[in-house]
Amino acid sequence: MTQVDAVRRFNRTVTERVGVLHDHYLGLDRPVAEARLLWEIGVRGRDVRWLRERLGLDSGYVSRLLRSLETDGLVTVEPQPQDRRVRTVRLTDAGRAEFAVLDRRSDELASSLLEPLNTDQRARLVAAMAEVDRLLTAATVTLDVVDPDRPDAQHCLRSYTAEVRERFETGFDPARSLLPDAGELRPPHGVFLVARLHGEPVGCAGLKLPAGAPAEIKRMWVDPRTRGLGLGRRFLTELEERAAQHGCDVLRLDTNKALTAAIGLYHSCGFQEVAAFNDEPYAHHWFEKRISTPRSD
Amino acid sequence: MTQVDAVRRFNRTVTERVGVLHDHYLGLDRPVAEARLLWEIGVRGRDVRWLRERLGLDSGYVSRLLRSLETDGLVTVEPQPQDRRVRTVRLTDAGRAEFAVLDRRSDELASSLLEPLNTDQRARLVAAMAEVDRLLTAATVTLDVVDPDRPDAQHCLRSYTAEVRERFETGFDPARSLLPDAGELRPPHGVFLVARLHGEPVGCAGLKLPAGAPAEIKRMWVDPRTRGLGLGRRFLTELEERAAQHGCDVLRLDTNKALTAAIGLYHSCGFQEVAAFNDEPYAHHWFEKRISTPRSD
DNA sequence: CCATACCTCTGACTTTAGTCAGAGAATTGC
DNA sequence: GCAATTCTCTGACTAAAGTCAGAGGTATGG
Repeated sequence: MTQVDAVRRFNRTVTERVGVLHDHYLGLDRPVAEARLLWEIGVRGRDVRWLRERLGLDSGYVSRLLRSLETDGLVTVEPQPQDRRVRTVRLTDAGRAEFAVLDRRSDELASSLLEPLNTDQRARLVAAMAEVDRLLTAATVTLDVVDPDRPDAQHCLRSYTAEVRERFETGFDPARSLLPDAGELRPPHGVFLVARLHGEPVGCAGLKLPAGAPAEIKRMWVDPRTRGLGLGRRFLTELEERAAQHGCDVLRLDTNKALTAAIGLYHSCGFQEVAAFNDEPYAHHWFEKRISTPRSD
Repeated sequence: MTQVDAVRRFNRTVTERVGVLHDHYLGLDRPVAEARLLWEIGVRGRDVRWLRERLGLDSGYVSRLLRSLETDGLVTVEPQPQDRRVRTVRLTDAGRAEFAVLDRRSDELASSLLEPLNTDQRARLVAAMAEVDRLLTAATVTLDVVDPDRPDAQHCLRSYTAEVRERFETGFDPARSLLPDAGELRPPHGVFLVARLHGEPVGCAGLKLPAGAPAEIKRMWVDPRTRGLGLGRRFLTELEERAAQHGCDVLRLDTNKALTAAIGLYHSCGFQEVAAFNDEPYAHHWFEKRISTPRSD
């Protein structure tokens, strides 16, 4: 059986067993579309555009669904203070009660899947589900080239700065570092990648492409919530390919000794530790990797 | 995170990533309901009632969908020769062509899930999916008490006979065995269980409950296609419970040396090999297990 | 051979789901 | 300050999904 066959088989079993039940459980008292919306609004509330985006629905349709939930007294819709074009939906007390019902049903569905199995089988099912969940999530992450000044990119860079400030023994002051302005990481002198999961930025990585010098990786960061999905490795592969396309045959980077997981990643991706090639004040280790220029076919 | 939380998380990721795409891919040219129907008819054809049952749809609705597929020249509907009330749906050549499109899309969906991952991740995803598939399938199997004369039960018993005839060194003649008539395995002197997957019988097990004597397991069989799902163990657990409820404190069984997997199962379920307690001509091993009467609370 | 049950179909519906083209407010870029 | 853009909403639709109550053949058990 090929990999594709195995995935197909999985799809079939799962859409039958989970998918159908899921909609069925969810939509007992009201149309599934409304229930799904209620579910996505959640206890913390959401912007209308977020809901539209997330569920992939027409704006008019969402508006109508919200109106229906509003007349049933389950939600309130109010303009967002910062930007009064955007409207925020929140559950009322009645809405929260209804949400609790959905929540309980979701539990019931989960239990009904486990119930016929014995202890050992349950443990194995849960472990396998966690693995599938992790890997499907990993496969859902997209990598896009983005201007470093865009809000998504800025969010990542701020998170990067905050994290290294916390973790470096000496703290971190971007102005003292060798790349004070991430703006250098835009074409033609560089590339900046942002990883997104369901539209939310969850990681970034920059590549400096100085003329006639080795390419250099800077400002790589992965959101703690998405670590363990192989995102770092994916960034490295992607940047290596772009550097190669640009005609570079060496890729290098420097890093701080506090970032042990990253150092392990560099080793396992084929980077070799080398002598310092710059005087970055925050660096303790310098790495280099020979890369092959892609053949044009 | 509890097991239920893990399952819920899985449900969410999977219905989002697989479920939605599945319907989307499937229903590009025609309504999903029609596409689903076409998909279920498959190259071999199906009875209308089977389709209705499987998809859980109203009989009038299915009829209408079939009419629509028929006017599009994709299927033919004809009475079944054995029972002319039942009608059988078959794909025409055009229908088969359309089916092939769905088939290709199903492949594409599977590929799109694997595509963003690296080799190692793909292998792990496929392995985890296979495990989830297996265990969800196992959880879908139902065990019902059935009269041994019912068609489902007879199907299983015939399969049992055919298999042991094949596997026993000496062949197998039911008339020479100690239980020539499975009819004894009905209340109040016994129980007969049939396991079903999507309504199809995939296994059976009988329990003799002689007054004042140990309960005895007979005629346990699992369809080769569903082996490895822990069905044998589930039968044993279920029958043990029923024997205990009946007030028995010993459960026993005999078996042939050719059935090595079964013998391993009995050992691992807490059965002890004992001296022959009957003169079943086809038995080489006799097993016994003390069971505890359930407390009434 | 007759009552009963079974299976599928038709007609007449309702409800959901979803689309499309603007209108009207609020914000942003120049 | 004005044009362009963004965001949400309404009206006016269409298509799909699904339900319900029979009608009319076909088998089955006595």
